[in-house]
Amino acid sequence: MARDAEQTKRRLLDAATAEFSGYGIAGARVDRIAAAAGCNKAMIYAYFGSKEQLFDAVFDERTKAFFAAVPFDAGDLAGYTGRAFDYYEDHPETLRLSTWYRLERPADEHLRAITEANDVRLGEIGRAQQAGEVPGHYSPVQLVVLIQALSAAWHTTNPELGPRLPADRAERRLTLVDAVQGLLARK
Amino acid sequence: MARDAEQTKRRLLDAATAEFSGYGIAGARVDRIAAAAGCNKAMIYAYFGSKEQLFDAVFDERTKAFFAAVPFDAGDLAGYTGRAFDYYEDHPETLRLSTWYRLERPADEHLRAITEANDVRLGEIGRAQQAGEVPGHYSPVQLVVLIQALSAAWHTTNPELGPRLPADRAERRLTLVDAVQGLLARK
DNA sequence: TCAAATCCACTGACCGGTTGGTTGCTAGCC
DNA sequence: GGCTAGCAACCAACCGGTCAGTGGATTTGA
Repeated sequence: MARDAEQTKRRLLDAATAEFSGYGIAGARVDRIAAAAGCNKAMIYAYFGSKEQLFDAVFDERTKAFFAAVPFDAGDLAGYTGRAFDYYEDHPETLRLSTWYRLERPADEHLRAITEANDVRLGEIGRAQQAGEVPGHYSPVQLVVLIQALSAAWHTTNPELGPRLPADRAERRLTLVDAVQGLLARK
Repeated sequence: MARDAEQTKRRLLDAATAEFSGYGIAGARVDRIAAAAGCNKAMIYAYFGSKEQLFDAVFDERTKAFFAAVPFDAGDLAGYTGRAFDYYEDHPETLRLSTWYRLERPADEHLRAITEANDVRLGEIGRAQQAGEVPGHYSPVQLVVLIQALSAAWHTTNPELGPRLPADRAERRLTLVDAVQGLLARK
């Protein structure tokens, strides 16, 4: 096996993503991560410091990847909802990871990245409303929360419905885009 | 301390509800539950069998309590959304518990109670649509998913927004009720 | 006096983290 | 080119502590 620190970090990060997404912080096992990455447990501590910091690294990377792949667009909220849905569909671990984060981390310590992103969104929606591009029926905060909830609707309530869910992904997508359009049509 | 098996079970169940809701299945500590209930750890195994079964008991009870307190009403979906919101607001542990459940339990084994409740809901919405009481723009499954997602919107995305959230509970409630009315107004 | 309820003290497995040492790449010297 | 010193990358084995679960004694109420 070639000795390559960067590649080892990469393998650890990938294995950790799968492990944390599957079992959460408390449920994740450091030994399993090391085994899945094909290297020794000690490397985790050499490269990331601790289990918690490894989770931080994973979460940070996934968050950045999401923001990069699904740019927010206040002028096209329905389209954004659809693209967020697509991302959740293709990368279910992202949503699981942030759900674990919300549950397992104390309420007050949240990643600055997310807070900042939300502030930007609120500002953009506010400006778009002033410019008349977005109807003012809902406030920016209301819109952010509604859209966030809707874009993940199929994934957060997935398991309970089971086989009753529409098999057609495009249909599920359309439901959300249509619903957001409905909200924006409100007067 | 009076010897009362029922009351001891009750105290254990209450303590377990708080513990599981706070830390999840993997993160919950049996010793903490016993200490909080003011009795010995062994009682958990005498009355509930195992940590997992204790969680089942807690989850089962909370689920039943929710269904009893917030009856589904296909003829008044907006009102149902508001009442569900109220319940989540007053009993945040319920929502946390079911989120833990979704994350920590394998996808295929889900409580029959929830599956059945969902089937009932789908049937009721279908009938209400046939009777013309509910518009047919969305299918029953779509409506269930959208309404479920919306009723918990403030609570699932709560932490990220933090201080930007409307302090007024009535305002948050109205947002959801209005949004559902918007969906139902779709043609 | 008997059965149910309760608890103490213990166990074996496991888990996050560390230690002390080994392996393999490469820069620099001859 | 061949040799080697030095260092980064890597690992097996271990450690202290924690955890879910239990056997057996003890207490209580009927």
